[in-house]
Amino acid sequence: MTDQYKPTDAELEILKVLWEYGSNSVRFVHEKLNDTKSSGYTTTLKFMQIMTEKGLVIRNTDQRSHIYTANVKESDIQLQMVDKLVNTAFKGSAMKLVMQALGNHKTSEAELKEIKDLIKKIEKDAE
Amino acid sequence: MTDQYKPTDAELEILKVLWEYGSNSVRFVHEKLNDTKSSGYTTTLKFMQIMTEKGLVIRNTDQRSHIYTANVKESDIQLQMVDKLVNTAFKGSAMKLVMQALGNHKTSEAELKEIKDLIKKIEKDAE
DNA sequence: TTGCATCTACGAAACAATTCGTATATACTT
DNA sequence: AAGTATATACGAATTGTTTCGTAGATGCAA
Repeated sequence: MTDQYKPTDAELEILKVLWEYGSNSVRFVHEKLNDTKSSGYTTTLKFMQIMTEKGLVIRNTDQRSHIYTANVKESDIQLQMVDKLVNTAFKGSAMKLVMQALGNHKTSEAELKEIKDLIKKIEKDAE
Repeated sequence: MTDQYKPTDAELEILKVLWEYGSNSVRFVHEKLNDTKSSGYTTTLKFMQIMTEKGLVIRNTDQRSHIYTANVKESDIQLQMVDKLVNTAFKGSAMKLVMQALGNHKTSEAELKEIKDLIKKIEKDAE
């Protein structure tokens, strides 16, 4: 994976549906999206066509209704977005971002434990 | 502070210069920016005029060369950006973002300690 | 087989962000 | 005072993103 294409906001919304529900038609994705926002069916279709050109998704055209599949991993996109945020807003310091996120969002006991475990793991790996 | 205006990428670059070096002229900001990217002087000028209208910066026009000052706090913008990322890419879970950031970026001993201290503080406050 | 629903394809409008050219004003140098 | 450098103002071109209208193909139901 050389340099992944960065999805736009609208493209990310579509990827999220495909990540969560797996391969699906334009119709399905469109209806999921319209739970929250509203725009026309051909708008969603157009995006998914564009995303196909860009390689963000691939599609199976055997049936009249094409079936789309995400062609990028959720964790890769997340990493890319975190990287960008770290570099643009946190001067390259992931730690500063972590502090900001931890300090300003409610974090449960269980979540804190999970983070502590991860830190332990990082420390162990560093030995 | 009700709902802060969200800076665009180019606007954020300018804010970063003002945050780091304090109040300054268009000329100064422009030259700092051109260390990394290159675009015309009037482009930077135009942005700073737009940002003045939006209230992202304020300016002192006493001198021929106007002096601009950031009118939003760095930490507020950071928080806003983290919030957006958490909600768009991490299903609202700040913890998932923290795990991603911690897991994929080199973090020094000292930084890990700082995070551990913050966790302790959060746990203490929760009691 | 006619008509209705639903699909893809695609051009282009609408909107937002970025970039620059040009006009005009002001200071500085000789 | 004239010429040069540098400032602001601002309209508009360019580019990127989002949205939709319309045309044409395909399946299905009466």
